[in-house]
Amino acid sequence: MPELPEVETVRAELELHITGKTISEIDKRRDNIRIAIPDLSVLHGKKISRIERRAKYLIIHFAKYNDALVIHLGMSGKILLGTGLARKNHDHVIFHFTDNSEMVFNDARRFGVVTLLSQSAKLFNHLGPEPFSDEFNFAYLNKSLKNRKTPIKVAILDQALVVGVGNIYASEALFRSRINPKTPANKVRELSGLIKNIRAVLQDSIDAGGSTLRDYRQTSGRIGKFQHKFDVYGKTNKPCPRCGTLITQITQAGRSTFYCQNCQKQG
DNA sequence: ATGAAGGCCTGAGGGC
DNA sequence: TGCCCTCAGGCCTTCA
Repeated sequence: MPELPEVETVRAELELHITGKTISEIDKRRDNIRIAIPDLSVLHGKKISRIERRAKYLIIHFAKYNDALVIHLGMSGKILLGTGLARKNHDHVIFHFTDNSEMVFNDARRFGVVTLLSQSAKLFNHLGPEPFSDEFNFAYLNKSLKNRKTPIKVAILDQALVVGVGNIYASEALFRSRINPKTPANKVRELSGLIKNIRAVLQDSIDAGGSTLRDYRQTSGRIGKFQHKFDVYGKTNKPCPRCGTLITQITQAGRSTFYCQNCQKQG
């Protein structure tokens, strides 16, 4: 599931493998995924200079060119690099480079986005601070949650509050913080601890390399290892690693939440 | 302003 | 084997 750690891993891989490459041609095989894919032919002949991540978006910048390519992996999006790759089902956009290699955007469920930065204001305007930024601090969180009665789990999934935290890491961060996910956001006391644990769980996952990018030279695929370190996510009726109580699964805002009823009692 | 709910979309997995 | 149903979830839109 591409949350911040996976997107950051992909960013690092792209930086390593496609920086300096020049796009020769873009083969758009579908006009619509989550939103319409615009005409990308303006990028023909442009040389990739830098790969940035903002929230769960990848932003590919070009030398001597103001616009940039924006990619969001949604739920099932993958970026594949290689040369002479066989076309697969759900290959939606193929970026050909002048060295004959290619970058493929593949997304079975089409929740992803491929667009230009110049057309992305709507996607970026409402985004909150990056979790690792100084801006994401106690004063900010305290103020932002002061009047919010929505459950804390739902609040930290809101990209306007803080970006990059998806369903998996929301449950994991609350477990580490011993906070009950049902606690109204304005009743949570340990906000400093929550900030610390959101950062820690994201960093631990980045360190484990949750990767959705496959290097064509490693056909086995480079797979992240953090899924083996989940404390509560997907652990319904398995013992809590802290106290042994069986993990509970509930639904909040239409999404699964996993927590320990015994040791996540704090608000 | 807040927040609950619906919708997009395919593949995996369970039940029969 | 195969059909049908449910679930997975990022995030936008709609509605209360």
